[in-house]
Amino acid sequence: MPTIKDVAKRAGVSVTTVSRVLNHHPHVTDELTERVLVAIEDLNYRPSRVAQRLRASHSRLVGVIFSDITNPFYVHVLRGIEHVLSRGGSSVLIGNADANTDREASFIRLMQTEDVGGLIIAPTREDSSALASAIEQGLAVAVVDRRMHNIEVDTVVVNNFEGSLKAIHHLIRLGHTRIGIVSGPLHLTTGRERYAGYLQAMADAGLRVDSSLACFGDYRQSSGYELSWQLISLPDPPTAVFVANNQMTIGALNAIHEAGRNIPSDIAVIGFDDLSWAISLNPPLTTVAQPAFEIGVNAARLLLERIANPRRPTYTVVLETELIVRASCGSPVQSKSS
Amino acid sequence: MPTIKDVAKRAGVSVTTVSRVLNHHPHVTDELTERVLVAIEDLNYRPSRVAQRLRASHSRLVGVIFSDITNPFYVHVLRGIEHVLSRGGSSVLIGNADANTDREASFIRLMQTEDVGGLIIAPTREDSSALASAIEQGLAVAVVDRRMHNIEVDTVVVNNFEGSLKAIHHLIRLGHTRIGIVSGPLHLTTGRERYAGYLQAMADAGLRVDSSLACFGDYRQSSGYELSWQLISLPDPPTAVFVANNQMTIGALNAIHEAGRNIPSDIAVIGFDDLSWAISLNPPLTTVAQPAFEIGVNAARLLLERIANPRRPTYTVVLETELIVRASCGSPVQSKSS
DNA sequence: ATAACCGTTGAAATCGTTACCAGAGATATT
DNA sequence: AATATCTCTGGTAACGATTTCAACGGTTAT
Repeated sequence: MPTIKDVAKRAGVSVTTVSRVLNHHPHVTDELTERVLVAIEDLNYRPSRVAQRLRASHSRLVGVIFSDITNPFYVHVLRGIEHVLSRGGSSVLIGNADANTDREASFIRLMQTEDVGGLIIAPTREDSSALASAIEQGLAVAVVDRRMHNIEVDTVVVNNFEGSLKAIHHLIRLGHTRIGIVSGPLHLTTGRERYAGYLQAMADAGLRVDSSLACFGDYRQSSGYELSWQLISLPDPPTAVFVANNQMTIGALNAIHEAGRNIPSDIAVIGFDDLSWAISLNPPLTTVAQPAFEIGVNAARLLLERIANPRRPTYTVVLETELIVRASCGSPVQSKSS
Repeated sequence: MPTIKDVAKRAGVSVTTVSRVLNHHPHVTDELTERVLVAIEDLNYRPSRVAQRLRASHSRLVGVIFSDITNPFYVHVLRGIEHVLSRGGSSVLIGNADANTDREASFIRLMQTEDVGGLIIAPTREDSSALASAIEQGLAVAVVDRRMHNIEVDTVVVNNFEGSLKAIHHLIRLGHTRIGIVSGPLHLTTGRERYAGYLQAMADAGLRVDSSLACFGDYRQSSGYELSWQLISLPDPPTAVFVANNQMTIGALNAIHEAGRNIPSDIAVIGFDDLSWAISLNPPLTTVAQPAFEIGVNAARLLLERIANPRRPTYTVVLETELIVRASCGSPVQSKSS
């Protein structure tokens, strides 16, 4: 591949001049600019981003670390990130932590050695020391999906509490009183907030929460499956269940079908996170949708701002969820218990 | 961040020696090795991959370009790739071409300026000149999912023809004779091969193919939706439909439910690509599954081999599909037409 | 005793850029 | 007319690593 030297030689100028036209510096005559441009075209030259990254102050590379790239929610966040970043000419280096804190730490490390200009991360825990020290060392970071504990950092989340509240209120409005929840883990803010929304909504309606109806998974499909089986096997099973993320919802649906229960007449189902195929289910799934793409867009913007101005105070952007009513909760039903 | 110089100073050796222990070179005494290791530990030093990439022959970075990262199939391929690559200490730079050839070309360009050691790509067209010239320039490339035309390159695909054949044979065995297909575009090898399997299976059974039952989409959800509406609106609609990829299957399901048709009694559905939620559908979806993870694993291995030995002849790995029979095609039905 | 060789180390060149500094003209200011 | 300022250009030193080359001391072979 041709280098800046080759271009300089062909244009009959110094490498400095080539670098100047490349970076749109002032004080270079039209004639030389033209000659350089022609040489660049002739040689089909593009500057090496590796060399630029080593020398220049900007990096034009951002790292993205997700706990599970298999989750379509994160893929849409990624698209939002990429949408903003590609306009700025940045590339995206991706890491899949697989919900493993050690892997996450080693990816953070990797991102630093790759000299990323910034990092967008959905952390596996809310007190990651690896992340804290990276920020301490001056790495620009934006956190998505989950909040951190004791770490000041730009953050983009949704109003999980409100979303959960909307879901349960919807169920209650339809007449349900025995409402189960397949919650996320309580060590994550999303898990706690969504669970809190459930409790609040029940309390608002003066409904007692039966502790056997609340179970806690790890956001994976398999735990949604197992916990749902557990719920529907109860002597007095819930008439409705709220599942706190998309993957667990898949598992829940699987269990319910396997048990031969009908949705929504035997049990109503409402999920968190919308999915492209939620509308193709039978019956179509009622969900609390998160604006995944916008989460990505906002995170990328926040990150760009912080890179431009590292001393800026930190922001937390909270986006709203949307209750999408389809058919999986049915029409208003009669309460079965007293 | 500390550099190799800081380590050298602290260990009281030259940077050359530090570099030697970093790269496990022979001929460095245990004592110096130990001193360097201690200094590295003390400073918490990690070599800059950017500097390494600029100077060294190896890059430890591979690019991955997909036409649609939103498609879970590609995400699983990506996981397979990452599984192999992370063991080799390589990072993954990702690009989402969005089925756009221009975007694809500019990503290929980007990968070259980022000095990737190799590229894994699911091309948008089978005669990409951008890809051809990149290979010409010595870039190590592995193609996945689709075959290239007139370009010798390592390739990993599945036996699409056979997979399609199995799907249609299954339908025929169940008694169907009016079988529709929502095919992919014929300008892609996957589209052509899967369509050819359909034609062959029909011919094998001595069935006439009604041209109004074959329609051609672009692998996106929306075209699956529209074309399926078209099929079921026919005066004499098919009793079974084969949908040639996962996203179009989502659209098809949506259309069929919207039309109030029952699966499988009104219309049997069989899809291509398995999905984590296929089992959670009602009824669970019968599909032709591709070994997505293994496709990624094989592509990464092929790429690593080629990087190690650029003059090696090109390989094409063809993996087999698996027919996963669930309930969306029902039990054997009586043929409705003569 | 001298030559040849081996193991061990460091100095310096290099990768492809950008940034700093200096210098040459041209123009403006005193 | 002398000086200051401004525009334009190029030489050269970084950035942080690897690689080549030479040198040094110690063994071994002749």
